[in-house]
Amino acid sequence: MDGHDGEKLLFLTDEQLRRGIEAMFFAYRGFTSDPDRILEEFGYGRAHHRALHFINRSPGTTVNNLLAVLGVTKQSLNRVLRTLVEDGMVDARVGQRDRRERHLHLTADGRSLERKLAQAQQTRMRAAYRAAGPEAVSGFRLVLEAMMDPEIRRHFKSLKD
Amino acid sequence: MDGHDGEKLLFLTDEQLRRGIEAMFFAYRGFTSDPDRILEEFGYGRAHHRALHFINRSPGTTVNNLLAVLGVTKQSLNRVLRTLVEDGMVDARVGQRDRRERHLHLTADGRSLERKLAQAQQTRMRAAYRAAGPEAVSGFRLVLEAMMDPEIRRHFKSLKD
DNA sequence: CTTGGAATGTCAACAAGGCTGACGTATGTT
DNA sequence: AACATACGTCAGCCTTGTTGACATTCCAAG
Repeated sequence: MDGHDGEKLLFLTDEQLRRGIEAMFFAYRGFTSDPDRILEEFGYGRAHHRALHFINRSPGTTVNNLLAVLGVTKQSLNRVLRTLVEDGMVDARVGQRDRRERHLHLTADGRSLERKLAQAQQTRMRAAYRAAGPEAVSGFRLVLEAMMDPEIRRHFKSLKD
Repeated sequence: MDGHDGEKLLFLTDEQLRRGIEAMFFAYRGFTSDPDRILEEFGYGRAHHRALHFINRSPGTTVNNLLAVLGVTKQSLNRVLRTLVEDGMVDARVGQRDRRERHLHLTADGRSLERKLAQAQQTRMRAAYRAAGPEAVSGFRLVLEAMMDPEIRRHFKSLKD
């Protein structure tokens, strides 16, 4: 029943799935292109953007938390984080309770850059949402969630809306 | 009217847009993770996957065509293409009409690897489509299309379904 | 109080895969 | 004959990922 029903509801040829895969590829390129242009002006890359985004999203987060979310090694993150701290975009405060931890916050400059990047990306996303319509948006979100690794999906869902 | 209607249909807070942005990031990571594992066994990277995908998609395509679709420099593509040809995954045939052109085809081995990669990715996408439901799928596709750069979107739509 | 382990930082080396710039070689086109 | 196009290639640079090794700091358990 399950298999048959699914086939009926969702008849997916190899070709259709390939189209979806290509769409993901092209859309992601569009999705990153606007912030990329801004980052270039600052001599930053996407890794910097991601750090800024998630620090803004969870102010006071620790390096280890950030590591888990970003899914990179501490050496890789550290390189990026160091430049951001040096450039006065990020503030790394020694933890009160546990002084080994560094709690990360955006500075005024960091917030300003993050907003600039977010707005560029949001502009494209808002336009896409509008063009596609409100029903498409919830479908879009549902499929994206279903495409995440389960562990990440749990993390994603646990974040405040 | 336009602005007001849009707002009514689609009330998008900064937070909601940020959620969409994060969803894109996490979903794309899931989306690439399965093929990544296979590629690693072959000593290949995502660049090889993309080349295999689009050569399979448009057999006989030229290097210049591929360059345009992938949006990279010829030096970057050449590095990847050379290893694929050396490894017997891709066949670069001199053009009949214009002998400056190289027409790219997958070999039997290339097709085999491409299928393996595609199936891994399709499995995840099919599961996501099923979990999200058929209406979600068309919404997903609509938003992705709307998120592409216009030039790419035209190209994308022009491809056979 | 000592010690183990966790959290963090840092150094070094390496690889993939982008980029630019320059140059060479066929091959077409005018 | 001259110019343009398609492709390859060499050299060098950058970002961002990796592993491995090691130091520091400091909480917490024994």
